[in-house]
Amino acid sequence: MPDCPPVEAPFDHGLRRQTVVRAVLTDIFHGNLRAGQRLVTESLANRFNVSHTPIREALIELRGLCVVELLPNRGAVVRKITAQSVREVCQVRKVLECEAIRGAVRKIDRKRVATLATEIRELAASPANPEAVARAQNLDNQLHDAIYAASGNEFLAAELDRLRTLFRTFRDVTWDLELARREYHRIAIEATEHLAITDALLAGDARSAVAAMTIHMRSGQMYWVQVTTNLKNLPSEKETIKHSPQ
Amino acid sequence: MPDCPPVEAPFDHGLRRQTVVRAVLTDIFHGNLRAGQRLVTESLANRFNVSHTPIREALIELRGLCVVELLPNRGAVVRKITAQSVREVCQVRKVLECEAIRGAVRKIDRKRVATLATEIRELAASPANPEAVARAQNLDNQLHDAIYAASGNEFLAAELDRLRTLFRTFRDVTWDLELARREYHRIAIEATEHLAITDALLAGDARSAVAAMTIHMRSGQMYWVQVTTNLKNLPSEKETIKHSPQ
DNA sequence: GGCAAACCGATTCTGTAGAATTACCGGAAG
DNA sequence: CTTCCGGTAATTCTACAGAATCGGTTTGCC
Repeated sequence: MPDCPPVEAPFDHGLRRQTVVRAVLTDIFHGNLRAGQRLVTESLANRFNVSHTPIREALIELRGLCVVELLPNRGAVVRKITAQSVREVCQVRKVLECEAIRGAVRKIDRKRVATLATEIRELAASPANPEAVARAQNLDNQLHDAIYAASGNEFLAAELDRLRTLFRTFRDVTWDLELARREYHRIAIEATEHLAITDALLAGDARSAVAAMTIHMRSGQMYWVQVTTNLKNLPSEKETIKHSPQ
Repeated sequence: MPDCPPVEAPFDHGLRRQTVVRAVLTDIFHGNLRAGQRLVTESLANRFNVSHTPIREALIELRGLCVVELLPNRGAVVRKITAQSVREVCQVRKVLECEAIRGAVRKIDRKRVATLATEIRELAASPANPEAVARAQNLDNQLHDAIYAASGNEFLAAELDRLRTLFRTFRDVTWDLELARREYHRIAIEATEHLAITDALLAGDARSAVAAMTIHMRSGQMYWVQVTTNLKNLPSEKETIKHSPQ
């Protein structure tokens, strides 16, 4: 195949939807899309250079993440993201993650946890820079994924897996803000929280594992709530669409 | 409303997807679609007499309910429904419903609860027949919906609202089995559980409300697990599709 | 004249149809 | 055993028709 790829390489066949989902999510959290704003399929279609089909499908998935509302025959509107709503998301996440870790204590692979703990310690000891943030994100992913997988509840794992897109986009946006501020303090804080979790897992202590996870969630909540202060999603009060009841 | 609902509601515009979702869900729970079976878009399309667009969209929604798995570029396969997986669903439901009622205790409209309690008592006192089953389903819907709405957590409410399709389809299939057996005992049992919940809500006692809800969930779980005995979704062991790792 | 209900048209969603593209799987050939 | 190839089906695109909603306008009535 001697021909070089053309100017445009949408190499995401079968992943278009996911791409759109993540892009829209990021846009919302960055404040580019404001609450109450209507998401017109056609605009999004040529914004992302794809056809209606994946856009429509992405909107359905976004509705599953509760960031947009789907009004029958009226399309999608962006839901409000406020400090309150972030707290609500975190509350749900908390009960799910705690349930997951409660089940994972007995089943999780200790060796894997020990490896992760070592890496977390290394990270905490290493210099704080943008590269460290990327490593922190990666370790966070791995730890939580390991817990989901070991929860012993496939439905719960699938549910958390689905919501993961939401959580991680949010988390990454939060880190973006920290990066912009050259603020790396959070790396150490998170490492401490993660180590409390790994310690409890290694000790096989369900009660303290749940406690550690609760602390981790509470900390993340405080952290995430900050994002909303940067969101100017309130000014368009009149743009709110009145929606028919149910 | 003197007219009885016609056999087919032709005016689905904007609701095709929902229709397909519910139909496939019912099929799975009735055992017409077996675990591991591939859901080919085109077959479903002419099975339901719709085009492939709403089918695909329905599959995405079904994936949100964790009853099918979506393999990129490979389509959808039915996930296993076993006694174990039902227990898993119920476990997740339990933590969510309990969280909802914990928040609802302080906010729920007492008058509404009192009305529901009266209706529940009337139902328990009325003769057990198919019509009573329909009323029981209706009251169950209303009570849980009221709790969701009063939970004070919109995200949680939206989440429960989304999963509702799953829960209710399952519940209805379960009732179908009871109806076929002329078994109405469960109506009284459920009424008792519901009254424990309404009493706790009226008393404003969060602790006992959560306890009552826990009992209700546990009872529902035992009840639902029975459905799996009627599902012959195990035989196709070899049909399992190996899926690429994320 | 003023108010309410009915009407209309623009916009956009929803669903259909068919074709082009791409990916995955399994078998055949080297 | 590896590599190539072809069939099947998913994914996406294009184009279009039907339907629902909204906002404004017109009509009819008091």
